[in-house]
Amino acid sequence: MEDLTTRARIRDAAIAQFGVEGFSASVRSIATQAGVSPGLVIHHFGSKDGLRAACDEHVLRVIRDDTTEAICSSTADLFDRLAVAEEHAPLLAYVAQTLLAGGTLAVTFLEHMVTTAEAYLEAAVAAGTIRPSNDPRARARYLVMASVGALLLHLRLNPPVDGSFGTALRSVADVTVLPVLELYTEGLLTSRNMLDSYLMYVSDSPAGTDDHHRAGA
Amino acid sequence: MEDLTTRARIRDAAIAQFGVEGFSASVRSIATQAGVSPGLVIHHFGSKDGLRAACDEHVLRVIRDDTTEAICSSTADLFDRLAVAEEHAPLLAYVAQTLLAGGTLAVTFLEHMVTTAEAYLEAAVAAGTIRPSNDPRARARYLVMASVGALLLHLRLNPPVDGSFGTALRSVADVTVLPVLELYTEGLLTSRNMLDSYLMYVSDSPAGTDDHHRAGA
DNA sequence: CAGTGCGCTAAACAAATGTTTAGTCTCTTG
DNA sequence: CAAGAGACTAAACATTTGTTTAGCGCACTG
Repeated sequence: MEDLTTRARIRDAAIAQFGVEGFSASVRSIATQAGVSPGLVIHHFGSKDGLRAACDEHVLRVIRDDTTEAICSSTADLFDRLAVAEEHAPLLAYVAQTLLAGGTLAVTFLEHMVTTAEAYLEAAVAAGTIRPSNDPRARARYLVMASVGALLLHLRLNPPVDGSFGTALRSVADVTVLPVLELYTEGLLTSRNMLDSYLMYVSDSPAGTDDHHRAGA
Repeated sequence: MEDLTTRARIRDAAIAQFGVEGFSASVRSIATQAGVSPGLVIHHFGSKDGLRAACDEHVLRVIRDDTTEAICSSTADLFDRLAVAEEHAPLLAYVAQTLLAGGTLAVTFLEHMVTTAEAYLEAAVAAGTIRPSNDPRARARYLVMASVGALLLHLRLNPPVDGSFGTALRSVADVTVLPVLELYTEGLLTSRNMLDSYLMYVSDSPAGTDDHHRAGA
């Protein structure tokens, strides 16, 4: 399992180190964890930024290739199946750091999740299991942002003490499933007043910068 | 407006700088922005950590004292009134960084918001405007985590380019209001199957570590 | 076999960091 | 006025950072 190229070993060490320490992790700590000299990592990747770019690329590739695809769609939805990916723990930790740091990979990844979620929701609406929306794209975006945001916040406030990313995810799911299910099936409000008056408002107003909001039938 | 103690000026500069650059902002940059020498900031606060502690304390005090109290409760709920606090923009940016960094202030602040939200929800349930929950505390926690998480994520991915925190908040609200209102009034799912079966499941199971989940009437 | 390239290390380097030191200026206080 | 205290600065210090340099050892190649 450990007969990788030295370059790949450095990359994996970097992903792991970036995942737990954030992107301020030093080249030296990465080199140490990979069992090489600091000079070598820069010899292979040109610079620390080059190393990070290689990590981004690799993470993105793995996620796209692998059946990890499933993770994305389920994350946007429920957290249940997330714990499946215990094996990819370092990758997920890296992605979490990326999202918190907000780089190019972050928007790429989130946009991908939004699109996936939108397609999933559209299919579910067609199948009749999910209610339609006045702005499916905005709904998909919000659901992804809220789910991922809540997950990241939770992980930040309750960091995986024992180092196990999987158990941390599971504990998040434990506290989250019930409220999410309640909210998704019953909503929160008892009357339609706020929604209806808002829909009236946006349909009347000359619409500011965007034309997303359209009061449907 | 600018006739503050030098110490206070340094503190405010630090809050501003930490807010935009994160906590990796250098003592020198803070000193420059405050118009003093690097040595002075450490003369006043002992160390960079001391400075950060002073910032935490000050931010927390301002938020508790001020009528900014209102912000907390509304954040947990809708984003509308958030834009009111344009004046407190540096404070809010600092809080955002704190939450993203996950320190003591972060849990204090979030816990406070959860408690406030729980009380608000309970009152609304009593008033009949919000549906009851099987686990009010967990619901309040999730709503806060999701709202704040979505907000932080959005700000991270669409950083305030023109430097105006307020317009950034408003743009977040624009994209968020409709999905939130839809979700809160109609929910997402068309059937109660998932929720009901989950409630059955947790009421049957011997209950793992906690006894939060209780299938009510 | 000579040589050339490459993986790799040890050491040095330059820049930036938090912090310390020594000293200056100013203001209060005896 | 003398003395001391504290705000404040300029400069140095130690450490850590990313990166460079010089060189070693081994493989492959002519």
